[in-house]
Amino acid sequence: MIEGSSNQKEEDVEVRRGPWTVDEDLTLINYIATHGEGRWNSLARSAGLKRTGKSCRLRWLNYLRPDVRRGNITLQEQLLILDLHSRWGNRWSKIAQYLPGRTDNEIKNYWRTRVQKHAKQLKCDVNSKQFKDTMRYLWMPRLRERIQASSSINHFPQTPEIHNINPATPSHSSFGIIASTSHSHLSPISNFSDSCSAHTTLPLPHNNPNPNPPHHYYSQTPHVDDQSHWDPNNPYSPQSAAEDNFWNLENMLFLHHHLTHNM
DNA sequence: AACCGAATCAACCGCGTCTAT
DNA sequence: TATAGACGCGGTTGATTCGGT
Repeated sequence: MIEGSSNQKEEDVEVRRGPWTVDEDLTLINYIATHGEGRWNSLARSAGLKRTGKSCRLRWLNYLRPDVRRGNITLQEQLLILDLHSRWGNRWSKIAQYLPGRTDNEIKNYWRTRVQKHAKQLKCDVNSKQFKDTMRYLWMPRLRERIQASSSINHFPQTPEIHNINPATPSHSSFGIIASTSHSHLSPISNFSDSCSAHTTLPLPHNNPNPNPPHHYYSQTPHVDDQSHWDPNNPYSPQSAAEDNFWNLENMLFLHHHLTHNM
């Protein structure tokens, strides 16, 4: 699909929109490998891509970047998203900093398709105090229980160990986040009783590339729910659909019961 | 097998902020 | 200091896939 731009200057150059082709991806990957990223508009021109700089940036950050992590959102990640969203709201890029390999777009999509959907099913406004309390006092503790239960059986993909906290990140001090060297079976998020307090431990924002990047996207682009494509040796593969899916009937009934009887 | 609504997610858009001149 | 262009974020859209009938 090719459209002209409204901008007179850009009308001279046709601008491609819509899905990226393999050739375009390779062009972008090769160009960035040689010249680095940034200056997206000039990068798009220099690389010979008939795309806007914005489009190139988005494609790189959300899909082509070697450290981008694909596949199901794990229970730990779900918990982290709920926790961070309760603090910061729709600050997707900020939240994404604490989920290595996940993009703001992916987290935003997760929130809209899963969390908002279930808020709707529970007949709650996602921004209502009722729903926020439900998340904080019911959803998140329940998630922690499930994480604890499954961590005693399985080895989930781990978020990076925390050795220090970047002092340059103002949010750390403002929320009293403490450093931890423990693995993240449960430690990134405090106990239920702490969920309202300031003593929550968060993993580092991922300003450094993932040391164990997933396979290149060309060999790893199954639909996220298609478990048959996942390599059992791939550390990023979900353990199982059942474990990964917190939003099952049992939990929905549990939440609905508490919403209708206790709130 | 075919249809259709729901769910998912890649990509686009608008706008505010940042940066260079 | 003013201005233009670049950048990045959050919201939205639309194509594709999934799942139920």
